[in-house]
Amino acid sequence: MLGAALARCAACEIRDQTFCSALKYDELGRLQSIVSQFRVAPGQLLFQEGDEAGNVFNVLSGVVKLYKFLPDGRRQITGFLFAGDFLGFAAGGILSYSAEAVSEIVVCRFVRRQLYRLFDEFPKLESRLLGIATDELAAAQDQMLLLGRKTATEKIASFLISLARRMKIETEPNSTVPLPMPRGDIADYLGLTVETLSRTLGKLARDGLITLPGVYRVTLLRPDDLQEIAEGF
Amino acid sequence: MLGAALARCAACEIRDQTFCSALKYDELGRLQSIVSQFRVAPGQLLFQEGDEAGNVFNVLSGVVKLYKFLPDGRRQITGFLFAGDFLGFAAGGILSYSAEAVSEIVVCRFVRRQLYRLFDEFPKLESRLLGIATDELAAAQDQMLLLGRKTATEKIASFLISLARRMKIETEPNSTVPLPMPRGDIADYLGLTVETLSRTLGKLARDGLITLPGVYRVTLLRPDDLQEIAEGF
DNA sequence: CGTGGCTTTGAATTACATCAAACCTTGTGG
DNA sequence: CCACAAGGTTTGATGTAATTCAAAGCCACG
Repeated sequence: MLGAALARCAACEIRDQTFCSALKYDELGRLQSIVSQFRVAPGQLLFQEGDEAGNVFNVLSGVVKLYKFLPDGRRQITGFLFAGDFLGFAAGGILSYSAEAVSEIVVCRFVRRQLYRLFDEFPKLESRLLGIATDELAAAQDQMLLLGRKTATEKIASFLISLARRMKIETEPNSTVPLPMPRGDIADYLGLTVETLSRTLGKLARDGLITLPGVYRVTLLRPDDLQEIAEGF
Repeated sequence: MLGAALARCAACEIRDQTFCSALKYDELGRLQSIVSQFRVAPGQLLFQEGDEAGNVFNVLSGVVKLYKFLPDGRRQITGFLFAGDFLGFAAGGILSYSAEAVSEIVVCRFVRRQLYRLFDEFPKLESRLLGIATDELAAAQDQMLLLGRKTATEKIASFLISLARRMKIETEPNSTVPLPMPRGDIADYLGLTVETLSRTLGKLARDGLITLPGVYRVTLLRPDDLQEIAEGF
C-alpha cells in the first residue's frame, strides 16, 4: 500500500452503499477518526490467508478479488468486490482467504479492534454488518449452487448477469458490461479452466447471445435469454 | 411440525453450543418467553426457498439439510446442521434456501422479529449472531474451494474429516463416524452423482483408508492420510 | 416374503480438462 | 518508430474424470 490519506467521511460519495451509512451525519466524526484511506496497485495484497485479522476495509473504487489456494496451486476465487463492498470478516480472528487488488483500487482501512469497539457506542453498526454478512451468506449459497450443479454455459451466463447487476448496468438488450478482470480470474471464480471459459464465451457469441467488442468488454445482446440460461432453464 | 412444547432454557444441555449462551443465566427468562420447542419428522420442511423469514431455529438434536434447486431438479445441498447449530439467516427477509429434517429432529423455534427485538436489550445476542454468520461465511468459502477445485476423492475425504470434526469424534485411527444422511444427500452436498460417490467410497476402502461397516457408518483407518488427501496434497 | 426405495456395480458417453501451439496486445529498449 | 519480448487469450487435438444409462443387489417394512 502507498501512503495513507485523510478520509472525508462527510463528503464520501458512496457512503450510502457502505456500512458507514448506519451512522447519522453528525456521528460520522467517530468513524473518520479511526479510518485511513489508501491507494493500492493491481496485484498487491490487502491481506493473506493465515494473517491475523488486524484490519477491515471498504472498497471505494476499483475491483478486489478474494481467493483460497490448494497446496499444488489450484485456486478458487470466492468473490469479487466493487465500490461500496466490505471485506475482512474473519472467523476466530484469523483470515481464511487472501484479498488482492485486481485493478488499481482505493480503500478505507479500519483497525478492526477500533471499529468493533465502536459497536458499543453505535449498535447500528453491528446490525449493519450482520446484514452484510447475511447477504454474503446468501450469495455464497448461490455460488455453491453454481459451482456444484451448473454447466459451463450456465456458469458464464450467471456470471455475466450478476456482474451487470453488481455494476448497476441496466440489463436491456445491447448494454455493454466491462469485464474488469482477466480470463484466469473469471475461470477460477467459476471453477473452470481459461480454455473452457474462452471456448464457451465464443459459443455464446456464435449463438447470438453476446458479442465481445474487446477482451475486457461484453455486450449482452439478449439479456433475458442469458438470464434464463443462468437460472438453468 | 408436531405440537409445541415448553422449552426449559436453564436446563438446556447444549446451551453453550448455541447463540443462547450469549446471555447470562439470569437473563435466560427473556429468551425462554419467546421460544417454543418442536419435534420434526424426517423429510419435513422447516421452511422453503421463497418463504418470508418468519422464524429462526436452533437445532437441539438430529440433522437438518439446507438446499437450493434448479428448475429441472438439480439440487445443491449447501449445508448440514447438527445439535447446537443456528438456521434462518435471510437476506432481505426472504429465505433463499430450503431447510429439511434429515433424521427426526428437535428444534427451538423463535419468531424472528421477537428475537431481533431482543437485540436492543442484549446487544451480545447480535454480536454472537454476527460471529456465527462469520464462521458460516468461512465454511462457505471452504465449500466453494471444494466444489470448484477438488477431485471426487478429495471432496469425499474432506467431507469425512469435517463430519468427524462436526460430530466431535476424535480422528484417531479406526474411529467410526456415523453418516446420518443417505448417499443422495452427500452427493448433492459434494457436487457429485451418487454413482461417483459410491464408486469413490469403494476406492477409498480398497486403498485401505476407510472401511464401510454399514451404509450409515464409516471407519477412518488412516485419518491423517485422509486429511492430507482432503487438503489436496 | 414380496415390494419399493436405496445402494452398488457395469458399460458407454461426454463435458470439461490437459497439452500444445498460434495469435494477439502492450510495453520497452535499441 | 519499430522490433520483439512477455503475458494473456484463443484455437486445436487429445485425454479423462465424472456423468449417464442400465441393471443387479440389498435391506427394511408392511
